[in-house]
Amino acid sequence: MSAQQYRALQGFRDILPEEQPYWRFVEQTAAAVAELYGYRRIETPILEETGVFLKTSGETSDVVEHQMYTFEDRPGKEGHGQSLTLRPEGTAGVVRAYLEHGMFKLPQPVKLYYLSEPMFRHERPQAGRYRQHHQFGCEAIGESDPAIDAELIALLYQVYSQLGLRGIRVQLNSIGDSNCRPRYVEALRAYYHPLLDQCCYNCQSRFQKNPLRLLDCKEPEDQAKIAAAPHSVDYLCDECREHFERVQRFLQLYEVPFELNPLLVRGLDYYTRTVFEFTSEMDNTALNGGGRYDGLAELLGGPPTPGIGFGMGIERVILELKRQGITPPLPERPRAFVVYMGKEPALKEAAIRLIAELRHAGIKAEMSYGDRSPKAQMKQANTSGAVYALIMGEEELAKGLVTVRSLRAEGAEEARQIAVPRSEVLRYLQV
RNA sequence: GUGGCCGUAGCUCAAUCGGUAGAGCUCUGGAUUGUGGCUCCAGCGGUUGUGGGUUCGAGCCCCAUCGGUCACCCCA
Repeated sequence: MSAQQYRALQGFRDILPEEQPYWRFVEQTAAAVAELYGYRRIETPILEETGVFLKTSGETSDVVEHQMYTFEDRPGKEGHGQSLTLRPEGTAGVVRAYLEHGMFKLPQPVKLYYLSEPMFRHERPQAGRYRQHHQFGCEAIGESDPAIDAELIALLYQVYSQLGLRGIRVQLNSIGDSNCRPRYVEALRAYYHPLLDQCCYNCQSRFQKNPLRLLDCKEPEDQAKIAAAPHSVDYLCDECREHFERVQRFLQLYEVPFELNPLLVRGLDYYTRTVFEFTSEMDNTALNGGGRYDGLAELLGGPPTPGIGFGMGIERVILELKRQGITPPLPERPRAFVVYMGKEPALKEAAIRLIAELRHAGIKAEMSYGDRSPKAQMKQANTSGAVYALIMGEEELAKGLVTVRSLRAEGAEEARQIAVPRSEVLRYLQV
């Protein structure tokens, strides 16, 4: 009777050592570009009070309605636990932290980024979609200048460029603000009202709950209706229109190629004005999404505070890197592999003393364990990718030498190895 | 939540009309006793995802279930 063999949960996965170069590549590139643009790193808890997401994303959003990992905490003194949620997105938590720590007293805007932060959504997994995924994100809080909108999009574009990705489409739209959006929503409703009984089931409920999402419908029979539907950009108030025009102007200065997509709306309720999404040319899954959220801080109980941000899916970017055949820098290989030839304890001790010295000097070194045969140790030295095998045997030990054998060199057998005085080994490897 | 395809060794896969499970890679050891890569040999490793059913007999057929994968929905 054997114990149950456990597996990772559905939609959750291990990121194994072989995958790590991709992760380091994306993380280092993203962090470097974010710092270049003046963003500073922040980390917020994975767990928040449910209200943080409920109030901001919107009760009728898909994320809140179907996808949140929500549970009751252990009971406190009052006998019941509060409702907690594993964060499904990054913005709400960062804005909560901004308010909680009084960052509105700092020079505005406060520019923050987070890196490889896990997010949780209970969905059916598929390519580039997991129940736990990781995001790189930036938030610029406290400033409504369209220069910030352009900067943020330019930052993203630079990250993709530096990763070597090609064929990234930048889609842009403006969905207005609390002044003009109601007018647009009314126009959209008026347009859809007579068509409603020909619409799909989902659209009927969108009409009631979240009319903007009518434009998101993928049903073939509704596409003609969408094509003729009014566009939010045609209903912007003067302030929003000017904001949007300046975002586009500044993006040109940043030399970011973009396309306007009047049908681009986003799944979370907190967005205002600028919304954007970057997609791969190969398919239309979003690599990142974001937008302005000028009303979000108030929803979290803070003062009116403008803000804009994005979240980028690391898994999706890595998927795209692989599709485009881009390989990340490989990790450093060992410089030396210490081989001990013989069973005498003194030999092994001398080998450990040598490898300790190498490592203390910052030289990446490996050895084999379990007192394998010399041949087996040499095989492992070769497999390890080490540049040199440092061979210690009774003879070397007696003479105070180490045989340094090059594992990479071509050419004559005699030229491949050389006896180096024990005291010189470190200097020899550092050259 | 809905649908398609798929589950055989750690990995990639094979097994004729149902006939009682095999290969490559990896790993470990060896090929005259202190030297890797190439080659050769050997070994380790599977109650064929799980549970039922049909059958003399099931990896193969049927049902259920779990999981993987892809797509829809939605999104990063």
